[in-house]
Amino acid sequence: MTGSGRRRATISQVAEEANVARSTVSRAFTQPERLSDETVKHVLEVANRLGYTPNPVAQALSTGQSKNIALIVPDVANPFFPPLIQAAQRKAEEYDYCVFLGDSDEQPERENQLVERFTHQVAGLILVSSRLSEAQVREHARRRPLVLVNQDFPEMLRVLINSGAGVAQAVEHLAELGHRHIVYLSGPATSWANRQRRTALRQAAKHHGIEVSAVAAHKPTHEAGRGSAHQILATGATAAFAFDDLLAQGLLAGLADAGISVPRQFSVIGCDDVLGATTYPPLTTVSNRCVEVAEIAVSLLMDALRTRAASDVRHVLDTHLVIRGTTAAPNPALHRRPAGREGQVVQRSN
Amino acid sequence: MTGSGRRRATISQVAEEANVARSTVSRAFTQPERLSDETVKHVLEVANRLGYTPNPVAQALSTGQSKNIALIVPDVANPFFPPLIQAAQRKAEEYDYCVFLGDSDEQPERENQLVERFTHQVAGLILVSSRLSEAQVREHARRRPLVLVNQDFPEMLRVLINSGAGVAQAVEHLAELGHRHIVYLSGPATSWANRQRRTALRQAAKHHGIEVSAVAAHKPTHEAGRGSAHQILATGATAAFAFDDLLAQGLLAGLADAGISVPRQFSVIGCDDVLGATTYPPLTTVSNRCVEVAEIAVSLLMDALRTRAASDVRHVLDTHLVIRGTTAAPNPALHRRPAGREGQVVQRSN
DNA sequence: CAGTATCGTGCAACCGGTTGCCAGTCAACT
DNA sequence: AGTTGACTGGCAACCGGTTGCACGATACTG
Repeated sequence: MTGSGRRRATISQVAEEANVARSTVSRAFTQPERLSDETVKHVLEVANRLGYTPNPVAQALSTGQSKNIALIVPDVANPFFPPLIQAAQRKAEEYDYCVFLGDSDEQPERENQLVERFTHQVAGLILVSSRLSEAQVREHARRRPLVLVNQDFPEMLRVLINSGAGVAQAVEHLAELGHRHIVYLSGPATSWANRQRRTALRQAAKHHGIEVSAVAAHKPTHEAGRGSAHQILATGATAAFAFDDLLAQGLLAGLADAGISVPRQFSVIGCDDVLGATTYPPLTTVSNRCVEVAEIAVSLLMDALRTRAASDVRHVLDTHLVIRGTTAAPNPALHRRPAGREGQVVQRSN
Repeated sequence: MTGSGRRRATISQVAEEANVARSTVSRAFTQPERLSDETVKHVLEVANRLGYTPNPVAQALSTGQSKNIALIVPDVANPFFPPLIQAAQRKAEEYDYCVFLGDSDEQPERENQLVERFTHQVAGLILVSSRLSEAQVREHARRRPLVLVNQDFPEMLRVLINSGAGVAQAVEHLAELGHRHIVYLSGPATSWANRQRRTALRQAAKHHGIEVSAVAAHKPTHEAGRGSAHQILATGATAAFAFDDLLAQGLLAGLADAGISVPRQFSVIGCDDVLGATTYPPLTTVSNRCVEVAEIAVSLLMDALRTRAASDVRHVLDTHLVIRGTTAAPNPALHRRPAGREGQVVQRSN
C-alpha cells in the first residue's frame, strides 16, 4: 500500500506535507547528520507514508552524477560474457547502481556509438574486450571514469585475465604428453587476449622446443571452429590450442566430421572454460575468472567514482590449466593419414 | 575534432553563440518545422561546431520520458537469454533507445526491486519469464508501459513462445518410435513456460496413449539435469522430455555417468534449441524463436510508447521439433536393468 | 553579559532541457 | 486601409532534485 497509486510523489509534496522546505527533505535523505534527529524522523515518516523515492533522473541532472554505469561487450551471445555480465550487474546492484548493457557486435564504430550514447547518462563505463583504438579509449576516458577489461593501455584502470599462465601450462602439458608440433587457432586480430595468448603460446612452445603453426578463425564461434578443422589438420600438428572454448568446441565437431577421434588421434585445448564439462569429451581448457573480473572491474569503477582521481591500476588475474578429456599422447601411426577424402584440397585462408 | 574537449556544450552555450533563445535551439532539434529553415540551419551549424548533443538526462526530467528501456531476465547466464538480450538491445538501438539490464536470479523479490529501481529512469519495461505475481505485474504496468515475454496475463502486452506445437511434435515423434512411457523433467514451478510445456506434453501423451511421469528439477541448470538422472531412470520411462536444453544436456551427462547410452538405451529431448548441434550426441529439441521474440517485444513496447494507449496484445510464436541425434526406438531388453550400482537407492525428491 | 561558535533550517539559484503563451512581422483578404 | 491569420522566435515557468549562503536560535567563551 504505497498509497498514491498514479503518479509518484515528489519532493515538494513531501515537503508540504511535512511542513518543511524542500531542501530539508533532500537533506533528510542525503545528509541526515545535518538535521536534527527529530526532523529526519518526521520527514522520513511522511516520505514513507507518501511512498516517496528520490527521482534518480532529477538527482542526476542536479548533481551531474547518475547512479548508472555502462557495460559494453563485443558479443552478448558469446558464452564468455553472460557470466561476466551477470556478475557485473549484481555487483553494481550492491552499490545501488543500474547497468546499461551494450553489444558492439565486435565493431569499433558501434562500440563508439554506444559509448557516445551512454556517456551522458552514466557515471562511468566498463569496456570489455574493447575493439577501440587506444586514442579513442583515451578520449572517452577523459569524459568519464572508464575501466578496461582485457585490454591493456598504460595509465588507465584495467583488469586483465592473464591467460599466459594457463597457456604455458597447456603447452607444458602437451609437451609432456609428447606433442612436438601444435597449432594455434586464433581469435579476433584486434583482441588483446588473442595477442596475449598467441605470444604466450609461442614463448612456451619455444621453451619446450615445440613447433607452432597458426590458423586464423574469422570469428570466435562454434561454426568458425568447425570450419577450420581441415586447415588445422593440414598443418600436420598433433594438437590444437584454440583461442577460446567455442572455437575448440567447434573444432571438436569439425574433427568428428572428419572422422578424427579426440583425444586418441588429435588433442584439443580450449581457453576460458566457459563450457565447463559440458562438451564431449569434456574439454581440457584454461580456467577463466570472469566473475571475479567483473566484480573487480565494478569495484574499481566505484572507487574511481568516489575518489575522483584517475589512477593507474593494472589488476591481473592468473589462470591455470584444467585438464579434462580432450588431451592425450599423440598417435604417430594414425597421424600419418589425416583422414578425410584424399582428393579434397585443404583451402588456405585468405 | 569536436573542439571543447573537457565539458560537454549545453543548450545555453549554443544559444548564446548563435544569438538566439534557448528555446530556439531546443526547437531546432525537436521541432525544426516551427522555425525558418535559415534559423535551423544556423543553429545546427553552431551546435555542430560546439559539439553539442542534447543531454538525455535533462530531456528526461523535462519531458518525463527517457529514451531508455529496461530488460529484466531471470538468469543472464542461462543460454536461452543472451541471444534474446542481444536481439532486444540491437532492436532498441534502432529506435535510439538504451537498455538497462536486470538479472533477477529467478527471485521475485529481486525482480521487484529491479523494476522499482528502473522504473524512474525508463520509458517502459520488458519482463522476460517474469516470476512475479499477476497483481505485482499489473501494479508495475500501471506506472509504465510493460511487455511480458513468456508470461500470459490477460489484457496486457505479451509475446509468447508456444512451445506447445513443438512439444506435441516431440511426443508424436516418440510415439512413432515406439515409446509408451515418458518422463517430464520440469523447470521452475512459477514459470509460465513450464506450465505450458507440461500441459502440452500431458495432452499430447494422452492423445497417443502414452504414460507420463514427472521429475522436478530445482533450477533449470546443467547440474540439476545431471543430478536428476537417477530419478529419471527410476520412473521406468524410456524417454525424457526436459523443460529446456540445459536440463537435457545435464541429463545427458547424468545418463552417461550412469552408463546409459543415448539414444540406444534412452531417448532425450530438450526444448529451446539453445545449444544448437553442440552437444554429443546432438540434441533433439524444440526450436526457439528468442531473437524474433525480443524484436517483437521491443517493437510492441515502442508502439505502446507512441500511442499512449495500453492495449491488449497476445503475440504467439509457434515452434517445431528439431530432430537430431538423441532420440531412437526404445530398447526393451536393455531397459529392464537401469544400470548403476544395484545397491544405490534412488532418492525421491522432497 | 556581550561576543562568538555551532546547529538547524529555509531561501533561492542552479542543473539542462521543454513548452505554453505571447508579441511582432508580413502577406492575404474584405 | 483595416482586419485577419500564418509564421517566427522569445519569455518564463516548469520538471525534481541539490547546495551555497544566510539567518535565527542556542550554547559556549572570556
